[in-house]
Amino acid sequence: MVMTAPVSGKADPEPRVRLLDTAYLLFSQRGIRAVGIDELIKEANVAKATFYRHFPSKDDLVLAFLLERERVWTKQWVEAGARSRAETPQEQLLAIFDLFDEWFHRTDFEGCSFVNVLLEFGGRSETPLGAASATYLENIRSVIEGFAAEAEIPDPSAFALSWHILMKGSIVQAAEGDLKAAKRAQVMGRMLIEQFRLNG
Amino acid sequence: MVMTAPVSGKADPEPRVRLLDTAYLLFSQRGIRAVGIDELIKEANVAKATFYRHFPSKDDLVLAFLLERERVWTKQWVEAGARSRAETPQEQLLAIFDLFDEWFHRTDFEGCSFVNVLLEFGGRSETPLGAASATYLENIRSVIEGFAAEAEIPDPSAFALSWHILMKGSIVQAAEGDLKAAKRAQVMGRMLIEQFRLNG
DNA sequence: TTAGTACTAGACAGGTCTGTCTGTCAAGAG
DNA sequence: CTCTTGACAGACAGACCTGTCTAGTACTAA
Repeated sequence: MVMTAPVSGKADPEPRVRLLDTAYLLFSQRGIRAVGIDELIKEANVAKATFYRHFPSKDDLVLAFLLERERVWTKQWVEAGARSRAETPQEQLLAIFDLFDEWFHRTDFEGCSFVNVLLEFGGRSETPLGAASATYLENIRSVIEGFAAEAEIPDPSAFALSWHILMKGSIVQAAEGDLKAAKRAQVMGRMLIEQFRLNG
Repeated sequence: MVMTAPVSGKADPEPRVRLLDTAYLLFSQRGIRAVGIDELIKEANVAKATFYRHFPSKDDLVLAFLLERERVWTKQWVEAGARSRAETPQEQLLAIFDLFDEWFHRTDFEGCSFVNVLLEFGGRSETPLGAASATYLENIRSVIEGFAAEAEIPDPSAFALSWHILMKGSIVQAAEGDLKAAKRAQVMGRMLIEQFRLNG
């Protein structure tokens, strides 16, 4: 699984990399507020002063984590993964839910960090972290919109908004324990594609 | 709007009621961890000792809040609201997204407290609060399943699981600012009903 | 050798959180 | 009138959090 931020194969990378890798693991699994600086630097084997040399505050580390999450999750895992799993853009869209299906069955399934952070910090993007999360969610929609445009689905922007409802809904439901949530969303995704093609 | 926990019309109700009302407002709007005991008792005009007389711990107040949320939101607002808005069970199902549409347009839209608490406390129901939230989400599905059974939709249980994906997905998307999320989900809901009727 | 740099270890300050405790007050019961 | 009950106000303990600071260590380069 490519989702656990490899970044470097060296035995003992730079402190900044160790911090970011540790942040990725802890934040994505347990949320932001639940992970303190002390635990983080201990896990990363980094002194506190070193941490604050590389990141002015905890929030800056969270922002770096979200950026990394986009690189690893959105781009590498979802976008590239879907592209490599199917031939046509339409099949690639549907392959997202094949990826999700495997993801939901993992014991370390951690949910969508962007949704988690957004909801952890006030719902509507009031804080910098909420705003950043909302932006990264928008970027996910852009990826979907790209697939939809390639598939020549009418109104790719509106399509992506509906499609994203299926993605996030299935992720939240998987967090409740519904292991078939991806398959259910995939069925609805097929219907959505068909409906857009007919009524476009 | 019936969603803001009236409970009593008296000018100065009992401390326990004031606490629960205040908890409802603060917890649903800002989450659990973001609201401290001190703020809560100050807002409710209740002494700290009085608070701990009525609730052994903060978690117990949160559990009471979740129970109240089910009474006010799930049963009064969603279930009774949908039932009163349409004649047939199928139309009542779709009316849920009419309710959501109005809800999403409110300036004090607060999202689904059960999802919020579930994600705030570790995703999978490890903690008591996460477990309780998951249970209340299950109860929402039971309500949907009831509507579906009345509408004679085949396999109401599976139907409710898919339908719930649409509900939660649209709520999360509304938290990002998509005011049309309910309408999008409603369209998909129509397709889902049709598909279940055909393939049942 | 000496200076500079980046790291480690950990004490510390200042704040916040939950939960406990002391003491006061008001109202009703006997 | 006294005693009990429940609520009030708020200090306090102990834990935890973020962020600063001191002190010592290893490495590199002039």
